[in-house]
Amino acid sequence: MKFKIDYQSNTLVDQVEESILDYIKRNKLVPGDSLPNEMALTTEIGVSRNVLREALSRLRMLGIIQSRTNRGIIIQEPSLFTGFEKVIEPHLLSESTIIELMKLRIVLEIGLTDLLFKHLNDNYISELERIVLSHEAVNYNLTLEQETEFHNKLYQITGSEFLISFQKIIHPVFVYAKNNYDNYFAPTNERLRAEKKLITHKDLFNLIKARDMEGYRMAIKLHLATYSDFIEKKTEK
Amino acid sequence: MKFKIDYQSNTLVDQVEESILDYIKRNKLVPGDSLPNEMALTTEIGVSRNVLREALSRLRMLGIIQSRTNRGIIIQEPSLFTGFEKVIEPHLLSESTIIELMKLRIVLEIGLTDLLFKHLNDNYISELERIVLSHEAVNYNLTLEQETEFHNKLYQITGSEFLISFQKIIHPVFVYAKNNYDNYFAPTNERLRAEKKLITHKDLFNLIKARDMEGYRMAIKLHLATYSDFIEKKTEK
DNA sequence: ATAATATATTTGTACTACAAATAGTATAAA
DNA sequence: TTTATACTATTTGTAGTACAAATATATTAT
Repeated sequence: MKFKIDYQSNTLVDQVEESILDYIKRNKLVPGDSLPNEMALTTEIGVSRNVLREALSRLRMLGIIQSRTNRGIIIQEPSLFTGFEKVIEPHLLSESTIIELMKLRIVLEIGLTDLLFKHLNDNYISELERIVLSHEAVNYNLTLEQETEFHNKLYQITGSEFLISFQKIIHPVFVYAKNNYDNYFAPTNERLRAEKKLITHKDLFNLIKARDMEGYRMAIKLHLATYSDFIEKKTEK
Repeated sequence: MKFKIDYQSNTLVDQVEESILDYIKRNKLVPGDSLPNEMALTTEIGVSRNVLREALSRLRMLGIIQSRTNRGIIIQEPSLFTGFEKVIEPHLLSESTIIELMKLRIVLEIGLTDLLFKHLNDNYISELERIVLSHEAVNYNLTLEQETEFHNKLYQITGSEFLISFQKIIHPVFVYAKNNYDNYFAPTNERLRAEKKLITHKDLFNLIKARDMEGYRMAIKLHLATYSDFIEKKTEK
């Protein structure tokens, strides 16, 4: 099956990129299969090698293809998050995007409860305990690193590779948020503390240790109230 | 601040791409700011225009920059999922990747429960009812489209733009899974039916209508048992 | 002051050229 | 015959030149 061009697309490079992706899909190519070499592709598609290579360069970046001298172009399994990762630069993101990422994190972190308790074992519990105790020893207000260390461990326990990657990738956004929106976060924390509803990592840990899944689910929701409140305040306008 | 090159990277294009991304980050550029034009960049970085343009082409694809004749290169807010979307082609993905995506979907769909009930209103309920009734009228086994229609609506109700996009993007993987792994799914469904634990969309709907959040949470978990069982079977080996 | 025109700049595309890597082939040596 | 070595051809990676198309800016005309 040949290469088709959709002339709607913006530039030639866009068209060629789309055409090659389409070719891979229609021919159901799988990792290990190869694409025609650059010369063949230029004549086949009818563009300059320059344009072709820009399109190939994009696919190479995404990990869909791999090129090697005198071997040609080989399809490979892309890693799903490369593109996503490159794009997560907090300064480039609007507030609404950051809010959407917060929503996503809340959903994930509540949703991973089942997986967390499923994979939980005594080893993990003692690792969590170590983290909680070491932080408790220091201070009332946790540093960002401490905050992160605890939550990372939760993701790790789920054993889901994607959850772990995802968390790692969006982490800088939360660092940024902490630095930029703390004037929003602080009052919420004050209020929760006053109402005795502030859920600390220690509280979460105790529920985990007691294997109280439903209790944990309630608690993690409250623990993330800082973000929910922020979302609320920002979106009610 | 100038452009730095990490000579570790694979090709020159990789180095230039990294260098430009790094430049954007270090200088805290925001959407609307502009990059030096191509000529300036080539001399600054010390590569041919060809190589430079391959790197720029990648960033353009990700939506990080936008180029216009006689205006130069302008930073813009990328859409977070463009890269991810291009890479979701089921034939290119290994089974373990598909399993990871299933895990992610289960976590998301359980996790969105709170958001779902928060945004729930009578309108949504009647929309869901319409869907459920129309499907019930037809047959016992739902088509893929019907399956999708119901779940899409759940995502829509959450009002989270990212959840909706994410669901749309990974959907083809589940179509693919349905077609390829139905020999795994069918027995699970049979078993659940025999044990009277099969949760239909109607069951889910009734819980939603009754605003029984905790009941729903249990139920959606069971409803997704087809996937959990598949994951279990595949990973125990 | 406004409209029309001209000019300069910048990106988009094409083409040529050659270096570097490497798969495949031919040759030499055991 | 087998193995090691050298050679050849192919293919990607990089550089450079050229020009068309778009458009911002400057200039001129009304």
